[in-house]
Amino acid sequence: MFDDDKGKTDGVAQPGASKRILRQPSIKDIARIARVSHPTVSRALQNSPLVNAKTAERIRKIAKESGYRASAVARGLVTRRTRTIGLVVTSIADPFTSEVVSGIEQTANDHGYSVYLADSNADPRREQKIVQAFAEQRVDGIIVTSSRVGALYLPLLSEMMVPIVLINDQHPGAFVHSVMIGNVEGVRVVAEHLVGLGHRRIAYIGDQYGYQSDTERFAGYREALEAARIPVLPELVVRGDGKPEAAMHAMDELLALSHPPTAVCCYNDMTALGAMRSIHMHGLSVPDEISVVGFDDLFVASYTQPPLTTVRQPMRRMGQLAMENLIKLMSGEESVVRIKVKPELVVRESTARVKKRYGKTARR
Amino acid sequence: MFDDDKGKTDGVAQPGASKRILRQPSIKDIARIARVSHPTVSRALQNSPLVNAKTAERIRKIAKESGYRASAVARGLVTRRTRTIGLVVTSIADPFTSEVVSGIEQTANDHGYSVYLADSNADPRREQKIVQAFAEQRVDGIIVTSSRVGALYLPLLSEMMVPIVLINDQHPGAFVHSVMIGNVEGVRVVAEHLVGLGHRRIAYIGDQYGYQSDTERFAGYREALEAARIPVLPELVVRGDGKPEAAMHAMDELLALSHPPTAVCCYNDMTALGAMRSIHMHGLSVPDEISVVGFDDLFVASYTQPPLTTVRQPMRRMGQLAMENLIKLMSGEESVVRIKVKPELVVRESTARVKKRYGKTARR
DNA sequence: TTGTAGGCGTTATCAT
DNA sequence: ATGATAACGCCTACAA
Repeated sequence: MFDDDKGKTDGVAQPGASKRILRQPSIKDIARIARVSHPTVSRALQNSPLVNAKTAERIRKIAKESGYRASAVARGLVTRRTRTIGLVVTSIADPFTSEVVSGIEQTANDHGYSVYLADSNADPRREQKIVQAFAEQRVDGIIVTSSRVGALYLPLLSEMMVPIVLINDQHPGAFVHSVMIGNVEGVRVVAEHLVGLGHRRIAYIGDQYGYQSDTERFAGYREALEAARIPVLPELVVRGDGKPEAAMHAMDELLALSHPPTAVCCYNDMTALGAMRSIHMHGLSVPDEISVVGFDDLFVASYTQPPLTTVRQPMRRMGQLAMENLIKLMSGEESVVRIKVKPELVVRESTARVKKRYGKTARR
Repeated sequence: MFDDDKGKTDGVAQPGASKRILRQPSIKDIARIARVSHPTVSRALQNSPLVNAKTAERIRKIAKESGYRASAVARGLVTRRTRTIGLVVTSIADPFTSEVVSGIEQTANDHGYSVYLADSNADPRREQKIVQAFAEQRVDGIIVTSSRVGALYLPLLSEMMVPIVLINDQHPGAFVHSVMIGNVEGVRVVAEHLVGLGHRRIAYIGDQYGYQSDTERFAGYREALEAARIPVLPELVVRGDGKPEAAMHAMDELLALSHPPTAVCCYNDMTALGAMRSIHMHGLSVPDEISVVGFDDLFVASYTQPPLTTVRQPMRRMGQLAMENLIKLMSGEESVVRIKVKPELVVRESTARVKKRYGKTARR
């Protein structure tokens, strides 16, 4: 079957047919069965008006019955467009990332794009390999989410001559197109919320890798405190790594202070998770003794005990925006360079008015 | 540049070179510059021993300098293998799924495979489109994780003549190759744990869609109870949807009973999250008044308050196993048909010995 | 050790 | 409205 003895065997892959089928039907197989040339088949399948309605119908029927699927790889070779994008993430298992990816994938799919997913694990060498693979696959565009080592390979990307969109770029300025959240504003608002509840000893648990997002969030924290004329005390600024484990230790430090904070501003929700765990392990209560706020509004933020006050980052939406932007760029349109998304304060139950008893040592 | 005026312009895409480059260099461009034929370039780049060491070195140098990347699409067309796999998930934002995907992606990458990710959102029509896209991309293999509507499109998949591996197949028997967890055993063990703590009124919050995994987990619950001669009471068996929200309502029902349970066995960790939330909202305490157990051991299980006793499902490992299995199948080897992974009980702090006071109404 | 020729399955460009 | 023919970029014979 599918050999070249013209017309002799019209045997085409029928569902459940012979086991001896060697390959999927090609456009020529369909053409032979329909007794037309293969360009005609091509036209019919693309609903070109240039082909007789009746023959077109017949061709489509045959194609369907034989389970014919045009090869995207052959098409890609001639059209020089694969309708494929590459997506680089630092960790797909991270809840933030997976939400973003969900938004990207949905949008891509809706527009007929397939997406290659690659997880760098924040390993530069792996990122190199990924980019190389994307180049070889001839992707039409690339999205990179919160790369930690972006600067290392971004020059490489520029060689590929395909548009790139970054999400939560950690190296602003290096690239043009990006989607990002208002980090400064977000933390400022949530810190103001704490100040408004009477807190004066407000700690910040940041990230130790010096990311742009951490720098910005810390700036928001600082702004809110300075606006309230509260000094930013070095002993109240500690560092985790954006994950619960390290945040626990950071919180332990804070609680070992002679005057522990009455509230804690966390770099993200994962950090808040660890902070709350530490607080509970010290037999203290959230928010009665210490208020805690996060950033991201991950799914779990609604289900911690108590539910977490945090800053919502519209993750799926950001993925969608990045993809929509990339689609524009891929079709040659120039597009918005830098999309900044507004954060939103979500007040739940991990924050409360500061207790008098505890608050007496504030300000120093 | 890259036009056909032989040898006249050796201009190849140098990083940062002219903006007028129209396309990436092809193997012929490299051949022309190196003054060899393109098959020789091909051989050199594949480290074939058939090419003179010196020329090979020269070719590789030129290829590198011009940023040449062999086109996987052209190669795929001639070799009929794309070194690409398709991955269908029902929801990438689900923490369970994203862990599994992480394992798959890592393994695929290590073996030189690229992965297409597609999220069906549990929508049958979308799944159809996904499979069609995978067929057109000529993927070498497919992995499907916990499909809800698997039966609908699996026949379609079989037309594609590529190997398929299912993870946590919800339609056992329909397909050959799968990786799954020991559901019955897992829940039996965790339910026995509850029985061992003196619990007699043990509820089960299941899943309403009649998945195989729910059926099996319920069977484990039943086995443990029957072994302890505890009747399975219908009013203690309720249904959520595998997510916290619905589980809250299910737990509400349970708490409205005249004799509420002293322990709750949940279909998964997400369900447990909702159950605990409901319990807390009723002013009750876990585990003092009610013990709660989950299934999966998601990342968050360690950071709930109290930390959740659960059954560990080695998610990344399962993804890895599925991918390794698929790789074998793709290279023509026959492979293990059904891989069953052992669950592991993880005892944390959401379970405790039943209180006398509360326990007096047990057994009825 | 290297080069020539052919073909993979499409779409695009011409004719007719 | 349709067909013949030529790419697309690579690999694999086979020839030299």
